[in-house]
Amino acid sequence: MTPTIPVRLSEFIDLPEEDRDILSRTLGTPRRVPKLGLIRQQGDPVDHVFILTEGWVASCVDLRDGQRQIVKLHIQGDVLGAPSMALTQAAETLLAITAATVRPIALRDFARLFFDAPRAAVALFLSAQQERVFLMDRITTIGRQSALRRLASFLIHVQERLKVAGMARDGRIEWPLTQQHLADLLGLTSVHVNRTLSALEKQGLIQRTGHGIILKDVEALRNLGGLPARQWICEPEWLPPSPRDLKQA
Amino acid sequence: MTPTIPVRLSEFIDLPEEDRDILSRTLGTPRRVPKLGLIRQQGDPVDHVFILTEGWVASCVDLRDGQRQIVKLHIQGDVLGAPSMALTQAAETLLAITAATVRPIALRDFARLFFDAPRAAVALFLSAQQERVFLMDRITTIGRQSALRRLASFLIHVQERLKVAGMARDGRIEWPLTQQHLADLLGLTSVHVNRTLSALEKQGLIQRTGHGIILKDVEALRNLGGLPARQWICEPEWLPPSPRDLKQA
DNA sequence: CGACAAGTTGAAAAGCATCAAAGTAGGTGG
DNA sequence: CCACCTACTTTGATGCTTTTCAACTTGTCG
Repeated sequence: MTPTIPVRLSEFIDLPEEDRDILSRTLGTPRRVPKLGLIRQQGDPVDHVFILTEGWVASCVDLRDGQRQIVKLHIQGDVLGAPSMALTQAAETLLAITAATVRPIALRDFARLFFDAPRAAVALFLSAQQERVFLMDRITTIGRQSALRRLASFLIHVQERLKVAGMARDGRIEWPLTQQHLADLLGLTSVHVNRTLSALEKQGLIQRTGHGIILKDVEALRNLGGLPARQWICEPEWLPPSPRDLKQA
Repeated sequence: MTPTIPVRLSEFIDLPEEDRDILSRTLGTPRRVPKLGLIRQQGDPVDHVFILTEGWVASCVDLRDGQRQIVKLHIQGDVLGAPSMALTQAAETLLAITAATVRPIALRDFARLFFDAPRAAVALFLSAQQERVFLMDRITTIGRQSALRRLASFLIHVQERLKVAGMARDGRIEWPLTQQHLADLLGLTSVHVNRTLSALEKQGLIQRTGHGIILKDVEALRNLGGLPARQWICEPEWLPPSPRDLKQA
């Protein structure tokens, strides 16, 4: 039986059973983190990365003057803390927005994947590149767009990621983010996020419910955001075929 | 003789001679690009990444309304275009700011590195994580800091990267960037960049020369930027030792 | 020398931040 | 079950940073 991998890595390429085995053996015991708990703080030594198996987590960069920017919002299946692998001290604070569960991976085990499970290594590499695209798109919206457009871009982005993770149907998004979180994600103040959400709602593009948002007009939101739609690769032909595929052929 | 690798990959770990050989064989023939030439455009098919061996290149994301954000400034030794490996269409336009030389790597050859040269693969992975940290820091400054602080952060960043590439002595930076480039990098207008540079100069933090900038007070600029100094790893102990090291021991 | 790109400066307007206060919901203990 | 507390949302008034528009200056290269 193929073990279930909590990492959303088969998004790009299918992994041979052997790689899945190796990958699942690198996973440490699950660690539960309460709401608002810190998984790791900026400046901490880096000896693990984490797989998020449950809950929502924010990667934050804190400035010396006390301001905070959320650089990435993580959901189920994401790899947490990888950027800091290149550093001696963690670059980001991993803050649990909801109660969450993570499975640590010791860096020593992580590194071994590159020697023992090259296909998994490719998948991890591609996942890192995908994260770079997310960051690039975020820089673009924060640097060059109005609050209204930033919010539209972000809502579209979250909706698409939740869809991939199997956590969203149609345009309905259930989420735990406060308007302060949105502000920290988009480089705004919570007051202005509030006014901007109201504006989007008055224009009929979204509808706010108790703890969620319904995207009433996804196309209009996408146009407002102005970013090109990103189409991710799947089993690219530049990758040598998986052993599994060879058997079938 | 160890072939010279134009990739700045030994920044984190030393590569065995075998990996260097394999790596250098993946490099295609150098391609010269004139100033303002496009190496690859947003939306193009993705079948290569590039190593920048000479000149300065900007990775740009273009919005539907014609606005442009430069998400990364590349110098000698950088890998260009890797984020788009996860996409069917390139996410970024690679724009030569100066005349430049790149060496293409076919994705098929690039992928083989993960099977034939795992240590090189680790180095590439770490380089991608470093790029993520750069992007995260940029998001933070654009999202949460004034024009003055953004500029300070960026000057510090460029100076440090040039130092690693062996292209800067003391605080003197020779660069080809126009104020419009700076504006597109920092999410500002060229007019405001101009005023902000003047302000930095009046405060004695920088001095503008013909085609360069002298950082008169690096510490003050760093404090103004407010980002923690990033210390990159070197031969991390979580990585199995290189064959070369084993021989010495 | 002339043309075109880049840098500089001023004035006015826009967008967002800031400050302050009131309203709402969810959770806890008595 | 209610009262209270706390955290979050909402709204208004004001001010500041940055943009926008426009003109002018400087520098560069044929």
